[in-house]
Amino acid sequence: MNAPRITRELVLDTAMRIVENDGVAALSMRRLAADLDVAVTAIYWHVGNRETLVGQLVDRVVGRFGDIAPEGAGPRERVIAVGAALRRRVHAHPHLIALVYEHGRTALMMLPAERALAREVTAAGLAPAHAALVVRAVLHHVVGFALLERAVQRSPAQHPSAAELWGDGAEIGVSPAVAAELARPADPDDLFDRSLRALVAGLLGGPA
Amino acid sequence: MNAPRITRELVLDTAMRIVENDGVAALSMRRLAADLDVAVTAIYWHVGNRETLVGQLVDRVVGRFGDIAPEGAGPRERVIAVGAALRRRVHAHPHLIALVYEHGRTALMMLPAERALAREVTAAGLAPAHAALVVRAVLHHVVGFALLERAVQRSPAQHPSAAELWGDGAEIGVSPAVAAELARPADPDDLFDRSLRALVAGLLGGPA
DNA sequence: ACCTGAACACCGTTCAAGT
DNA sequence: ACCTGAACACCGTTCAAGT
Repeated sequence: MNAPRITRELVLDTAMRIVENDGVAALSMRRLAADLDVAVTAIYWHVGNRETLVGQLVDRVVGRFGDIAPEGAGPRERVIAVGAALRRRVHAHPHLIALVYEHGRTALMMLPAERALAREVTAAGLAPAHAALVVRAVLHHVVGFALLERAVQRSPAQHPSAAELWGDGAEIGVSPAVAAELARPADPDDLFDRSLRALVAGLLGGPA
Repeated sequence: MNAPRITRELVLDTAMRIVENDGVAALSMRRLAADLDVAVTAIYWHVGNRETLVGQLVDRVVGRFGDIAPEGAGPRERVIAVGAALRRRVHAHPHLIALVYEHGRTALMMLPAERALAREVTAAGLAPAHAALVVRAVLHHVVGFALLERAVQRSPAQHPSAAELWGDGAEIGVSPAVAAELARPADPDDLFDRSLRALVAGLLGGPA
C-alpha cells in the first residue's frame, strides 16, 4: 500500500500548466507523462483518454468561474457591465477558451453571465419573452465578439494590406473618408464598448 | 515527358472533398495520398506541407465568395440584408469555417460583406467615423454569432438539463416566467434576426 | 490499487534515389 | 519535372504483466 505516484488532481494541474504555457497543441499524453515523470499509460488509469482529460480540464476552468455581480445605475449600465465582465473573463484564459470552443462547452461558460443578465432583466421588469431575448442577444454578441477577436488576433500579415485593399473607395461605391476609416486598424476595446452599447440601446429602447 | 499523375488543382479538389465529407480531422496527408492513388510524398511536390495546403484551401473558398448585393428599402433593411447574407454564407460551409477560424482568415472572409456595408453607410450619408463603427459592429456581431452557433450546435448533452438549471428562478433572483423562457431552447434564426435588428436600430437610431 | 513496457496503428516530414 | 520508398520522430491507445 505505497502512496500513489500521481493523482487525478496532479495530472489535471500539470495538464493545465502545459496548456497555459504552450497552448493546446503542446498537450500530448507523452509530454504530460514526461512532466509527471511516469509512464504514459499511468495517466489513463487516473483520467481516462485524452478526450476525457480535456473535458475535465474544461469543466474545472468553467467551474471556477464565480458569479458576476455587475455595478452601475440602471438596467442599461448594469447589463453592459455584465457583458464587459464576461469579455474580461474570456480574455483572461486565451488558451482555454479554444478548448471550451472545441468541446462545445460555451453554454456552460456563459452560465454565470446568463444568470446575472436574467437577474437584471427581472429587476427591470421586462416582459418574459423580451427579457429572454435581451439575455440571449447580449450573451451571443459578447462571446461571439470575443471568439472573433481571438481569430483576428492570430491572423497572418494581411496581403494585400488594408490600405491598398480600400484604395480611395471610389471605384467600389465607398466614399474616400469611409474607406480611409476602414483602412485604419480598429481599437477593439472601443469597438466592443460602442457596439455593445448600441445593441443594448436597441434592445432596451432609448438613444444610443 | 509523361503527363503528371496529379496536379495542384486535383490535390486541392480532393482535399476539399475530404474536408466537406468527413471534416477537417479526416484530412491527413496519407488519406489524401490514398484518395489520389499516389505516394504520400508526391503531394509535397505540388502543394508543400499540410499547413500551406490548408492555407490554399482556405484562400480558394474565400476567393470564390462574390460580392453581396443587398435588397431592401432604406439603410436599415439593407444593412440587415447584408448581415443575413453573410450568415447564410458561413452556414453554407460549416467545415471550412473551422479552417478559416483556425488559420485566422476571418478578415478575408468578411471582406465582401465589409465592402457591401461600406457602400450602404456611404449611401446613407453617415459621418465617416460613425460609418466605420456601423460596418465593424455589424460584421463582428454576425460572424461572432455564427461562430458561436457552431460551438453550441456540437455541444454535448447538457448536464444538468436546462430545466433543472433554472428551477423556478426564485432562489437566484430571477422571475419564474423569465426562468421558464430561458429554460426552453432558443430558435437561432429568430434570435439572429431580432438581435441584428436591435443592433442596427441602436447604431442607426430609431425604434427597434 | 497503481504502474510499467511492449506493441499497434496511426501521424507529418525529409531525403536520396529513380524515371 | 515528377514520383517513389525508406526512414525519422512523433502521436493516442490497448493490454498483459508486474508489484
